[in-house]
Amino acid sequence: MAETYSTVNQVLVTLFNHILRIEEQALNTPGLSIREIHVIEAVCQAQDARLTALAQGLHVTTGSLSVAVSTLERKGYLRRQRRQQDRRAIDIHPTEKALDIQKQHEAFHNEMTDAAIALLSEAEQAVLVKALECIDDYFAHKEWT
Amino acid sequence: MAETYSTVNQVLVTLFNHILRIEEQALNTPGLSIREIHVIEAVCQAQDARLTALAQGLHVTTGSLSVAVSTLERKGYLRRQRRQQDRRAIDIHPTEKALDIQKQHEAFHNEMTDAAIALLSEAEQAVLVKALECIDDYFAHKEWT
DNA sequence: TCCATTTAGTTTGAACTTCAAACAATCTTG
DNA sequence: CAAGATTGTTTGAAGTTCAAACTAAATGGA
Repeated sequence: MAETYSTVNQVLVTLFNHILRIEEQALNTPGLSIREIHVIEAVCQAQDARLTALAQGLHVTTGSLSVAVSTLERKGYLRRQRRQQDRRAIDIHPTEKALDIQKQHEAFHNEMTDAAIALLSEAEQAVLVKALECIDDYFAHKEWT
Repeated sequence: MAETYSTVNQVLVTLFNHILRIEEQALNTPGLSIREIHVIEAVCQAQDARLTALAQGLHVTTGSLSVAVSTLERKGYLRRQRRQQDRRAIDIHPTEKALDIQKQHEAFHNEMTDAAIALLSEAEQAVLVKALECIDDYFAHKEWT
C-alpha cells in the first residue's frame, strides 16, 4: 500500500516531466516556439474563435494573444477575419500550415494513449480510465485560493 | 475498446492541462515565479548540487541558471558554496526558506497521489501503476530526433 | 436620437526569461 | 610547464507576458 503510494507518486512526477520535455521536442518545428504551437492548437480546437475567447482559454491577456496572433499571421499559420454581425469581433482561423501542425500534435497524443493501453487487458483499461477520471475530477473541482 | 481509447486520450489531455494550471496556482508564492520554484525544487532534490549538473537536469544553459541562482540568492532562497577539491565548482544549497517551499511542493504531489488512488482497491491500484509505468517507459526509451 | 458605458481588439513600455558567445578562473594531461 | 578542457559569470539580443492607454464598435437609457 505504502509502496503503491510512492510508486504512483514517483511515476506521476517523472511521467509529467517526460511529457513536458518530449512535447517540446516532438513538436519542435523550426520557426515555431512551444507557445506558438499551443496557440495554433487552441485556434484549431476552438468553438468560439474570437480573440477574447481564445485568450481566456489560454489564460493569457488579450494583449498577449493579439501580439502572438500577429506573429503567427506573419508566419502564415493564422489569419484574422472581422465578423459581420459584430464588427468589433475578430475570428482567428488556422491556415493549412496550421492544420498540419495540429495533425502532428494529435499524432503525439495518440501515440501516448497507445503506449498507455497497449499492454493492458480490457478490464485493466477500464480501471485506468477510472483512476484517471478520479484524478481529473479531483483537480477539476478543487478550489485553489 | 475504441471508447476506452478516446476516453484515455481525453482524460490524459485534460488532466495534463489541469495539472499544469493548478501547479502554477498552488505554488504561487508571492515574489517567486513558477520557474524559480522549479529551480528551488531541483536544488532540494539534487544529488550533485553543482551548477552545471543542475542546469543539465533542468535542461537550461549554465548561463541561464547562473542568473536565476543569483536572483534566488538575493531573495534568500539559495546560497553558493565553492568546493575545496575543485575550486571551479560551486555547489548550490537551499536555505530554510527554500526547504519550506519544497515541502509545499511535496504536499501538492501527495494530494495528487491521494486523489489518484483514494477510490481504488489495491488490485486496481496495481493496474494504475502498471499503466503509468507503460507510458513512462515508452517515453523514457523513445528517441526523438 | 444622443451620449455614456461597455465590449473587442491593438499598441506600447517595462519586467522577466533564455540563450549564445565571450570571458575568467581553475583543473588535467601530455 | 603549456595546451586544452571544464566550471561558472557576464552581456546583449530575442522572445514572452502583462498592465495600461488607446481606437473602434455596439448597447442602453433618457
